[in-house]
Amino acid sequence: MKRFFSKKEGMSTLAKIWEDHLRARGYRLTKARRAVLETMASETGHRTPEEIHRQARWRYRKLGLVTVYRTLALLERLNLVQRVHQGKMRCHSFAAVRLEKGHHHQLICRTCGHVEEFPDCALDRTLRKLQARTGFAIESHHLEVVGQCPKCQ
Amino acid sequence: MKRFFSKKEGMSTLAKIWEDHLRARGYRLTKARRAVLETMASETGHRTPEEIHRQARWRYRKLGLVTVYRTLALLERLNLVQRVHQGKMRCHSFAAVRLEKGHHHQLICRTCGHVEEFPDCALDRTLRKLQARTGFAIESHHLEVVGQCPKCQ
DNA sequence: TTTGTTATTGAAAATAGATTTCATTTAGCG
DNA sequence: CGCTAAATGAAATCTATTTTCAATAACAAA
Repeated sequence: MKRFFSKKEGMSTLAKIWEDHLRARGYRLTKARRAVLETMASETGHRTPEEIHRQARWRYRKLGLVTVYRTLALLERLNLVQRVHQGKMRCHSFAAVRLEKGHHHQLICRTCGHVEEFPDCALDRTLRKLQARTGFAIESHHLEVVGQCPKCQ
Repeated sequence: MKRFFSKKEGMSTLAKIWEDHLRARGYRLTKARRAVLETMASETGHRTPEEIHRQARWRYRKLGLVTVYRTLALLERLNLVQRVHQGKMRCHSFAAVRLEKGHHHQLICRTCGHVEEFPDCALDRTLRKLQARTGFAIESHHLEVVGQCPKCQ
């Protein structure tokens, strides 16, 4: 996972911007929040609340897991952080997908939750190259696109 | 969600193939399993175990949710069904992703769980077209590629 | 600085989703 | 039919997430 700023450099520019954002909206800047903010701002990539908690405790030992959940919810409301998936497992059938020529993916509205399916994502060539380069035997892929639907804009 | 076969048509070809698959491996074909099999084979698209249960009960009223979980696990072991995500929420920061030129995605080994990151998924053009066609203001996307890593093959 | 107000916190309780246990049922065989 | 082991449903358990609540600490005003 790529790190933008080493721990020694302290807070990233991004985390500073977020702090201003919170202050401007009247939220208090606590040690707990700073720890989560800086942790979230320091890496791309998805992490579970537990992983975030483990990382953020290097910045503030007393941080509780509950506060991580709450801070993530706050950052999500402010559109600074996004939940890439909910806490529910989801299944689909390989074969049913293969029966269609070019399968479908999901376009999800972040505001109203409306889901639109769209076909053929034109990834085949990219995936073939990826397979050649990494040696993985690629079996399936899953693409989720998030945005705002026309009604909610 | 597209349906391949109407309910009146009864069992789909795909479901029949799956039944043979189970029989060949010595698994028993119960009403409960048939109901889940036919339900999974009848649609593409991700569903939660609860949704699958609700749908499958139209085929077999007495079906329990636990059996849905168990049957999905079985179908997964036989590589007929795939879990597109686990029961844990995952978050990432929009802004951190935007700071990088071309962001990273994940290549996951279904057997050992090894995760490899890869850059730039060449989706930009597709997404621009999608935005134009649907009117969605696209904000982010998330791509997960599943396969078997070289060691596990 | 010190003080007072109130948002925020952590711990524990409550809830929800997924898995395991176990007594009962039933598919598939003779 | 009957037998037997595999499969089921209900309840118990486990794990992830959310809510509750008394204690704490941020920060505005003195």
